[in-house]
Amino acid sequence: MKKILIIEDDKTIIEGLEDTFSFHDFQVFTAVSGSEGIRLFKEKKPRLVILDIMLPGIDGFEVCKKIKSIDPGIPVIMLTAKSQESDKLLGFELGADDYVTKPFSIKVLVARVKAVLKRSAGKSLKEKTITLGAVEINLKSFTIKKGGTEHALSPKEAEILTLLLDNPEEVIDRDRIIDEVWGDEYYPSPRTIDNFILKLRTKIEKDPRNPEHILTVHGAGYKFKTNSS
Amino acid sequence: MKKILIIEDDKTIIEGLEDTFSFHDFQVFTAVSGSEGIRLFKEKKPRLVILDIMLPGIDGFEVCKKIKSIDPGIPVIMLTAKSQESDKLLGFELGADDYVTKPFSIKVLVARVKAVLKRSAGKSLKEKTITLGAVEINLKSFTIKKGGTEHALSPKEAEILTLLLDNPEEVIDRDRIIDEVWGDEYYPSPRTIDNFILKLRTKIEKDPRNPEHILTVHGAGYKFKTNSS
DNA sequence: TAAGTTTGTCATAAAATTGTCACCGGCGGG
DNA sequence: CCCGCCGGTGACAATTTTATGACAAACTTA
Repeated sequence: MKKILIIEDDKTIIEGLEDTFSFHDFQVFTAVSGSEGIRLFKEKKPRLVILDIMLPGIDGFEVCKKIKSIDPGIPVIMLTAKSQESDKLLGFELGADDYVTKPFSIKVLVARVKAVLKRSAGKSLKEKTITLGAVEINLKSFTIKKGGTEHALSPKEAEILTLLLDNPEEVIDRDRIIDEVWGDEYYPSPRTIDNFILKLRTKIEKDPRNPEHILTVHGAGYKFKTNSS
Repeated sequence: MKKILIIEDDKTIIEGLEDTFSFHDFQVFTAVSGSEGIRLFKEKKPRLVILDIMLPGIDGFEVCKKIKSIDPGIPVIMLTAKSQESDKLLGFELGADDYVTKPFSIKVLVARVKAVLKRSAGKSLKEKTITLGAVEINLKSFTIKKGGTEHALSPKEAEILTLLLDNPEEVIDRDRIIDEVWGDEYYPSPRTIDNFILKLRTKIEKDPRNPEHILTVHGAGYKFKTNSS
């Protein structure tokens, strides 16, 4: 579940956006001021920020600058009432990734968000197929080929696998998996995660009982190893 | 050299566009009225049309309709002074492929033109017939031959099938299907899509209950497989 | 090595998604 | 004007995925 943060002081707009983006399977956090926004940003670590320029207290440009200094890679979409080019330019200079002028159509905004996310995740693994010896992982087609047979991945399986693959050699603890795959308002039982790992192993590993790629780090989490050497 | 046709009554704009697109290696034809535009369209057979909505005589919408009736595949980009959603909607309904609001930046327009051309070039599948074992798909004539019998495709069926065919092996989720086939503005019920898939399957698959080509990826979308191995 | 945790595995329950079919309204052709 | 096709919906069944609990196995630590 993708997390996004909306910083906007108009409650009406917030409400509408919250509904819409929830509907489109985003987990939405909202802030009505710049400082709250920055706090939430640090706390929730969203994948994208929608940011109004006109804010009480710190203005949107400052917030953008601050956010970008925390994580330069995070996509930011600016909202503004003025359609003036100068603002737009300033926004882009400060690192905004896209720009939407009020009044905007919700549909357009959703489309932009998706586009920006896609762009920022562009070079991600989803484009490629990963080959590990006799195993071929293709996230784009939700598919794993092992030996001669092809296994299908379910959405959750794919998400977990993507997370592991995105951070090879790095230990990912359960909290992180839960946070990134389920979002932080849901707490599946610990067994749930084991089960997905189990299923992934039967699909990826030659000998699921002796995994070579999806390794358990007892007491800490799981880790993905690319070279089985 | 790609031919484009610009239909626009403002001479200043025409001049600017002509320069710019020439510079970008397009061969440009221009018309200052709808009827002249349609005549030139038939005569020059351009790859893309840039069309102002406000025209003396026949208005842009009519011209668009006419052009699309001559060649439904031709990309049309609409220009307008009004940024009103309603106009946009009408434009899209009549088959405009993109929409640019005056005053526009030339850069943006060029980018749009290239994007639209790229998109429509991808549809070159439409030229070919695809053969899958005993099944023959002909997007150009909206026709599928399975065994001895020939099935006709409805427009929507064809659009969905084209989308799948354009991205073989790739999982296309429902949102994407909706975006690309219905557009941003409309949300059909989930059942609607199932139904089209159902209809496509009865036309393509040998055993519609056990599809070999149009596969469901539960929770994620649909996927087209070419080789039924 | 034994106790205490953490993880693996399996069966099974719960939830979500998709398949299928019947049916409605609009539109164009005969 | 009637009929049939197309696009669209709703109800319900079928299927698949997700979640959980019980218990075995493995690991840590003392």
